Amino acid sequence: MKLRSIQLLVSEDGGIVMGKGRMDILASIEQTGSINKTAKTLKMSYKSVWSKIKSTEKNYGKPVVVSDKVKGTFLTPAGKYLLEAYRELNKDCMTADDAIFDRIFGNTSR
Amino acid sequence: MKLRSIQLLVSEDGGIVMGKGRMDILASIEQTGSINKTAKTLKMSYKSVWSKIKSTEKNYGKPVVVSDKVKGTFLTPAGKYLLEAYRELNKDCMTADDAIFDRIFGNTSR
DNA sequence: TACCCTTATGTTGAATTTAACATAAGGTCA
DNA sequence: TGACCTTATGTTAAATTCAACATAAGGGTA
Repeated sequence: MKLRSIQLLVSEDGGIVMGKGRMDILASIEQTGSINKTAKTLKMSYKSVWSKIKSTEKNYGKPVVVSDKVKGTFLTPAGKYLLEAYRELNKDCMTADDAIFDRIFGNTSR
Repeated sequence: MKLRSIQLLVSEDGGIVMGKGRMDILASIEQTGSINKTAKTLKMSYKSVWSKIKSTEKNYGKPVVVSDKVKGTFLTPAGKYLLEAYRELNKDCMTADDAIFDRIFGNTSR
């Protein structure tokens, strides 16, 4: 038995702002500068990647990417901040939760 | 923006053993001594409650309830342990994760 | 010009999950 | 006996999520 811990940043009405999947998307956009390449890298359709970004922007209240048909897509300062902040949140929560799990369920095997 | 943190106990192959919903089910069975009353209390169908219990038992590897058509349904020692252990895990993870969220996202409003 | 890159959406279909309905069987109680 | 409680499953329908397909438009490049 193991722990699966999930952290979602949500708006007041519950709309998802960030989760692990969207973190991967923003991280890939930061690296590739393209929604298209991101979709291929993550083996998702262009549309699903695009839709998740739009959903994040709607729930966050401001754009996280800026797009250009020629240059591609890049993170806005708000997008970079959100990515970095969530990365830290996710990492710290995983560490904390894993420690709690080990304490309570005494993980001898592994 | 707020944090939604989810903790799932899963088996090695990913089958859910415990989550918040199943915690509520086991807690209600402990109080009511009945799957039927639990279903009504939680506004779920009898079958969905029963199915989740069976799923938990399959993934956990041992029964968490013992049923009698007359007396009703009660938690086994393993079931009580699982409920108590998850309660503590859930509570501690929520506390820890909320603190991490507040530190990173500086929750001034609330 | 023709092909390929990019973003941007609509639409439709498929798959998966969830809920509802139906039925059966054992036992209690009036 | 009949109505009602309980557990226990199968089946079917609905709902919701996710993937696929189609199309459009701007621009670069050979």
